[in-house]
Amino acid sequence: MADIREAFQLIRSTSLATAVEREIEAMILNGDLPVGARVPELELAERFGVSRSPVREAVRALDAVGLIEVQPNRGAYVRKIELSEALEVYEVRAALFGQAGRLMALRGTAEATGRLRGLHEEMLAAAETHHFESYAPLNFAFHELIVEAAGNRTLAGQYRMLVKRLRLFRTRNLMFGDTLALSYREHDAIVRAVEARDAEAAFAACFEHVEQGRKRVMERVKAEEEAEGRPPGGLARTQSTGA
Amino acid sequence: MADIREAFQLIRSTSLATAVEREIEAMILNGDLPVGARVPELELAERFGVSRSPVREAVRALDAVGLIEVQPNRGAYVRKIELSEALEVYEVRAALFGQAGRLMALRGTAEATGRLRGLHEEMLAAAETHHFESYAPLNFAFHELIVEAAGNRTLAGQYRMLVKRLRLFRTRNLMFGDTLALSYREHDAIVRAVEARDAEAAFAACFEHVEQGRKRVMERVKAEEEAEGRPPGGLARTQSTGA
DNA sequence: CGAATAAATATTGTTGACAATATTCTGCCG
DNA sequence: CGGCAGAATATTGTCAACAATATTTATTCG
Repeated sequence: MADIREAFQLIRSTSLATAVEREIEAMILNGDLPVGARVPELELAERFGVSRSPVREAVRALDAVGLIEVQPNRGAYVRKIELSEALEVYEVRAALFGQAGRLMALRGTAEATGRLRGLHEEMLAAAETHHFESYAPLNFAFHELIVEAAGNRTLAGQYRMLVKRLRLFRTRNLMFGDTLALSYREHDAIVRAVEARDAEAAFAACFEHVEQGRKRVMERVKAEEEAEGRPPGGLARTQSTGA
Repeated sequence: MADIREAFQLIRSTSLATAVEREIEAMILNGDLPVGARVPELELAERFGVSRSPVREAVRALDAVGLIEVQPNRGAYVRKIELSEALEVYEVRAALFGQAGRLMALRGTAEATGRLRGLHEEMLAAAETHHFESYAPLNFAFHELIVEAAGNRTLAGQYRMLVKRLRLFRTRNLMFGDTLALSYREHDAIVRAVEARDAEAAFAACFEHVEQGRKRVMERVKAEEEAEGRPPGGLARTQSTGA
């Protein structure tokens, strides 16, 4: 556990604070620092072999990004995303991803559309066999490619930030049942619209794809809550599962 | 100039770093710290009557937000937005504002739509007389109302962040000539769509409104560059005006 | 035995000092 | 006179210590 300090000096091309920020972010996204967990300055500083100052700066930055919440005099905590906020994020993501699709249709290279088609066809087998483990990484690459091909770094940055935040939501958006097949069908509409260079269709298809994802999450959480015997309807406060 | 320290202790409900962050952000948006200017830690610390640590933390946060750029070992600078990035921001803003309009049409209160109509009618006189000074604040309120009425705090936060960033673009998006009348006409489409609770029309109207703004900025900068005798076409590097 | 209070502990907030790096100034040489 | 080298200066990066606040533990009283 002590060689984290070594891996650390390598990253340190910029400043300590930046390296610490990257490291803490990785710990959060890895689940090493679970959602809602306290982020103790001293402990992290010791683990990285630095003083508290860089850690504090990193925490501030992660707070601005929305991955950490600092409570004055009470410490920093890995932010917990409730259902209501997750739904909000989906709404923003839909708009952003829609625009990404639109821009890719408008100005994406032929090579990019080719790669998109290729990825899409790779996913067919996984979708038909409902094999989540092979579908997920391709799915990620599919979305990433569109956001990248849109040629708007600001858009890409915002989109990725939202995706990161979504990982702080308690429900892993695991795809289950026919979800893979549905997702694949939606991708199909996207690929066709982009290939046809139909900007509005691409927008609609991308927007709708995220929107469907939002609805699936909503349905799923509702189902979970009912399974736990809670009365459906109303935004039930999901009780904290602790740190 | 010493009473900035007093106004400071009042804001200090949270932590010093947060207060410093707010203050520096205000200085940037006010133009007190001009675009491209250096952000000297020690000087700011002394002016606020604190040590450098809170300033450093604030700078980190503002870097994450995109208002400041820190160069390792070389200091922090107020970020300069070039034309290309401004256009990117407009594209993201279009998507976000479109979604805001859509959501307001879907779930905005009747009271909110009423206020929107009221604001809109207030703007008529200013638009007809091309009176920018009275149009601008109403215009801001108009946009703000839509973003607020959308009922999505994440969306509102992202949108406002983009608006702030846009202020780091050299060209104040001053409206000139018939711009006010054009803007007013676009607003009209928005108000009608929201009143009709037509989500898709509201989306289109809001999206298009920002898109038109983007085109106006593009045209304007191109005109400026030609006026300065530069060859049109190509993203001419606008030479730094210094700090 | 439980609740309220007070001491003890731990953690965050802030500071000033030192180290490392960049920038500016000065004087020398071509 | 101009450019380069090195010293002097200024600024950022990092740290460890102190202060302030929150949390936990111990204690006393009802």
